[in-house]
Amino acid sequence: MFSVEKSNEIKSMFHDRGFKCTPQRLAVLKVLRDTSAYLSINTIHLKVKELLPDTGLATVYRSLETLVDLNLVVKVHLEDGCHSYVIAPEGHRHPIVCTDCNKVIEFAECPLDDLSKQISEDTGVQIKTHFLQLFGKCKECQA
Amino acid sequence: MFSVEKSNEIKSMFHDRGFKCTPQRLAVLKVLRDTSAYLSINTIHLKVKELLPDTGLATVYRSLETLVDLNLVVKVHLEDGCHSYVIAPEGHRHPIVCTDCNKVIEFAECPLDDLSKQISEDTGVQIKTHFLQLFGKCKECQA
DNA sequence: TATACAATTGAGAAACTTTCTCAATTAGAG
DNA sequence: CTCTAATTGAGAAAGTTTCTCAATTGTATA
Repeated sequence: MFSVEKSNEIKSMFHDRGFKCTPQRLAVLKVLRDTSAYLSINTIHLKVKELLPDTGLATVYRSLETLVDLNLVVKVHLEDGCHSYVIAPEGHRHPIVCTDCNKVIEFAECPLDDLSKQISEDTGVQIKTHFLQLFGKCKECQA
Repeated sequence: MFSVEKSNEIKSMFHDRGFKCTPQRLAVLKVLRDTSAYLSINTIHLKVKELLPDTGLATVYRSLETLVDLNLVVKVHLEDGCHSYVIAPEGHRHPIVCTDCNKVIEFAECPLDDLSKQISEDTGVQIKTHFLQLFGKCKECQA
């Protein structure tokens, strides 16, 4: 078996929600944890098959759905496409995506928490959530 | 012919880029201008066919691509899906999407212009663009 | 540790979305 | 009005996501 430690923390997160802790789900999680870049479904599938060769594509879709549901993974949009996934940041953060290498750098300050109330007052809209991504070129790719 | 005035302004925008000013493209533009909500391709196709019944789906895709290219229309992401379109806001604005009716309310202040420099210094990433959408419940849908 | 059950899986079919191809049409320049 | 290249409609093709179902497997309980 590949080396995703079935930490009790992860196990509990599954079990608390009635999900089973399967090798396929752990493999998908491991792949995303090991890269911290935005990965497409197909890339994830390829990398998962290196760990568990028989894993089907449908299972990757289903595992990602489960992991998103558990807030372990975030479904994101790239500028030119859709439906990539990245390991969920801790707390409320937003990603900076390198447009060259797809790597993700997080930044912690969220300017919207303060602004939301102001906007709610101005527009009358009850702001519930927001979606924010920055795009740029990371240090390495600038060289 | 339906009532999209072929304003010289619009005509020029097409011609300046070597695009033809076709009824289909104007119809797609009109549909988006008349709703100012996020519309899926299929909804756009249906509404365009009310104006030009023979319009094919592929033409809607191609027209939208052209309109996005001209910055007349913006391709956006909804929380649960992808690839909807909305008329482009003037200047640098961000949308607030009503999660009940999909209507778009814009807000003008962009908190990121100031923050971008700060983040660039902190992280070393050259910030180029950003993508921001707010989600909430509009006045009408709160009632 | 063994058993039973419900959740999960793999595989392929099906549904859905987007792009491509090509002959026919059409906008716009002259 | 004529000519030409861009555009269109239709359907095929490619690509993405979901569904179905029999077989398997994780885990609660004994």
